[in-house]
Amino acid sequence: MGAVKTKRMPRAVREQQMLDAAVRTFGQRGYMAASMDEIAELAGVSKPLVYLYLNSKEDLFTACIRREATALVAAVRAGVRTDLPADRQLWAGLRAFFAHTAQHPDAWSVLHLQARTHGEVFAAEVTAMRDEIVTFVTQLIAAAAREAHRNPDLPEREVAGLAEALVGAAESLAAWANATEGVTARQAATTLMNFAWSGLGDLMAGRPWSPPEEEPLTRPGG
Amino acid sequence: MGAVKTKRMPRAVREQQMLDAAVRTFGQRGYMAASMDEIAELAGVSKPLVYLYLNSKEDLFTACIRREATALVAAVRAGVRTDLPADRQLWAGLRAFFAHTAQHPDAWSVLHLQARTHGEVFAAEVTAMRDEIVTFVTQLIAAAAREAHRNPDLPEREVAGLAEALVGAAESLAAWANATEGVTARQAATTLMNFAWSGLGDLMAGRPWSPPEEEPLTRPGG
Amino acid sequence: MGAVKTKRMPRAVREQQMLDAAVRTFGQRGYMAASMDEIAELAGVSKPLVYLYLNSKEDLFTACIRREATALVAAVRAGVRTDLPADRQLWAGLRAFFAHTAQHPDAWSVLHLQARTHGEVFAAEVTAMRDEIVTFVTQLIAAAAREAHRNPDLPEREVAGLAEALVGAAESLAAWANATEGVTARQAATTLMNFAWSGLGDLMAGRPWSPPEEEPLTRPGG
Amino acid sequence: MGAVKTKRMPRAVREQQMLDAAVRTFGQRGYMAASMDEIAELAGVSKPLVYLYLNSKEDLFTACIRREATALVAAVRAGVRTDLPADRQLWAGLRAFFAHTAQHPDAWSVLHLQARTHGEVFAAEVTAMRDEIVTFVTQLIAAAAREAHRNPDLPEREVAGLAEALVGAAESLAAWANATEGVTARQAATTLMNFAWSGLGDLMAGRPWSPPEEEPLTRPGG
DNA sequence: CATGAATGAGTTTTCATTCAT
DNA sequence: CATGAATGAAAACTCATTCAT
Repeated sequence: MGAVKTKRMPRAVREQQMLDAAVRTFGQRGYMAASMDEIAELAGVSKPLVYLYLNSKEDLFTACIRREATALVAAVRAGVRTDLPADRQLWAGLRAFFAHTAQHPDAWSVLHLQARTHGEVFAAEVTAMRDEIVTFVTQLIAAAAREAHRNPDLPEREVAGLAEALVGAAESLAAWANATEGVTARQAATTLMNFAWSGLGDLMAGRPWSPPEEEPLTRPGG
Repeated sequence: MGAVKTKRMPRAVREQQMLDAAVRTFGQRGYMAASMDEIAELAGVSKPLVYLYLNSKEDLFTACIRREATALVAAVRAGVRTDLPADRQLWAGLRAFFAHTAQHPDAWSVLHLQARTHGEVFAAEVTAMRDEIVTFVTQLIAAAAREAHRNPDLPEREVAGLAEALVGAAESLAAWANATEGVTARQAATTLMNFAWSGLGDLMAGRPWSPPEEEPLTRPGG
Repeated sequence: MGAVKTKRMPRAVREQQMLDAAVRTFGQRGYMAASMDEIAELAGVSKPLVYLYLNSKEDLFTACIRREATALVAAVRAGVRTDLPADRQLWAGLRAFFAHTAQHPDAWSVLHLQARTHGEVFAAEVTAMRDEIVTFVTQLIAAAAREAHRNPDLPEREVAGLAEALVGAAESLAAWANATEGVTARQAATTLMNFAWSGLGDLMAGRPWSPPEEEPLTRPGG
Repeated sequence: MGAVKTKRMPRAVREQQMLDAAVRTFGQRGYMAASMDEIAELAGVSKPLVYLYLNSKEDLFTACIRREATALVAAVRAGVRTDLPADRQLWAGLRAFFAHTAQHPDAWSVLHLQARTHGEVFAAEVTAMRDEIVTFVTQLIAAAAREAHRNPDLPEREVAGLAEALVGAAESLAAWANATEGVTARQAATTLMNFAWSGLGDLMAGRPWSPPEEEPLTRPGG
């Protein structure tokens, strides 16, 4: 009886709505400039409810970081098939990475900019995810070195540095692709593959890395 | 250890002290979390004096960005000798870059993180500097391509993307080197040269780029 | 004697309490010397609540001016019966005016002094109200002139000047009556009627204007 | 020897320059909004000198009030010839008053608005001057009453009220004349004489007060 | 559950005022 | 005298956070 005004939604759903609103607000305004008022309003709920579910601004931000970090890693993982050769795996991972960051710019802003800029606690949160990716790339490089039978024992730290450089370049290109009119995720991935795999030296000598035949990023039903 | 309470300094000196304190505070706390109170105290002056000389928090931050951007570009420029071949120039520039960022971590935090995260006005300020560096690298790559006589007309956007990737990788490695125990500026530069010049493919094949004979970064009497 | 710390009042009520406190503080300290802290304390609420409801010091002041201007005009209107001859109407209006200003000295200070002294925006707010009264008086004078059949076409500007003088004299007398021990609203009104209607010349000649039979300013049940 | 930069001016002269600047600034910005910095700059001296000569902002403001009050009273006195009949004296006084306020709007703002709006101390200062004028007018009215042989003993308080009303009307008209395009001091004086001397009743009946033959306000040669 | 009412603690900013040279 | 250097104190305003209903 009486008009149903607020839909009673299950807690999990409400929480996701709040996180959606928070990611958007944090991504656009920045962590400190984002106000809990604005987030609550954008989520369509009252402020005390946000506190009831998410505890505090810090916790809310942490929750955002975790959700988006998990999503990004999942997207990259989903794009990679571990039975392929190393360069193919890298190519697939990069395509997935650029596609995801292009489709979720606010999330990317949260992970890449905001989380790194507002306290070690948050930075550590992203670092955890980033390390996962760096580790993946590190293994990829090490595997490739073994496959090549030529350079089986690159020093570990050297490999770590290379992975770091590669991931850093990818992150930077993601921002560049988002900001530059007409640069697609695929182009960004190609550029980076060329750069990373062939190196400037080979490029200068006219030996670019060439992308494989087109294959869809996400398969139907998959 | 705190600032010695020196009184009655000429304005120019006091301003530098304030900028020192501001860079440190902004770099560590972040732009928004840094309070003018803290900056003034660290500078060893009263808040009104900070306002008298630097006008506002925004202006103070802008002044920090400008000073540190100028210093960084100057450091890189000073490290490069334009009469060398492209890879040597790049190598020198990278060494200077990593050395400077390692010696001024707060300044690097201000330029790389804080300025990019708190408003387009500030971001534009760094972008101006970054563009200078990207342009420099772009010209370097184009020059190298011409020298190689093989790939004289890489598409312009492609070159821009490569430069972007290289600079992004460098920025990322700077943070990594700062954070990783025992990684020197020289090592970071070497890793990046390998990665960028030879590429992973060549590295795998046992064809790394090899740094030239040691030469001091800053020469005595220079 | 201080405000009873009543909690959880509906917004409309709290707003009136805040306006009460603000009028009193602005009236006594002046616009600039009045601090939001003091107003909030006098209202028995915290400062943030004042800002939540009234937005800013300027908006708060404007709200005060509007409320008190409306109240004053309403009081004067309520005292006038438009079916009486001009001098009777004027007499009634003056009595209502002096009665109201005597009962609300802080409000009168806000309207007469503070609002005129702190920016054109505020001044315009009072001017709107004052113009209403001046217009009313102007019409009264014009009507009286027509009734008298003798001076039907006093130049418009002349009439405006006369109305201005009359209103100015009234405003001035209000302050005088408030400040002078033992001067009632009725006496002030009588003095001004004598002055304005008969003029000094007639007064000197022993021809004062005589007030009508006593009639209550506000009728019981009204 | 050496360039003469600052003219050594006698203290009295410097003080007047400061007061000039202060009156202008206080008159235009208002007491609180006027900053000592601005006043010092407008006066062309350093701030400490202002403090050396005038002690504090309050003292400076008081000095302004005193100087301008004295000047206004002197101007009115200079315009009146005590050997004339009462209405002629009044007429002369009003003309002098309107002329002075029109020529010194900032001073008038200080006396009429600012001084009354920022604390009893300042208000008292103007009140002293105002009382002088009110007393003068009171005596004029009393004298006129005696001259008329008809109403020799108007009650003292009544006369005080009339004087108050007259002065209040004059003050109000001064502001009106300053603000209204094309209203001269002379017209303002005429309007007020009509209003005050003949009264609305007489005016309605076509019996205005008529100004005497033109006579210059300030005679050549002083 | 959901919310309107309420606040403690802090922020940037400004100003009158004073020394030391 | 004259001034550049310097500050204590307070102002307006904001925000994350919590009750009482």
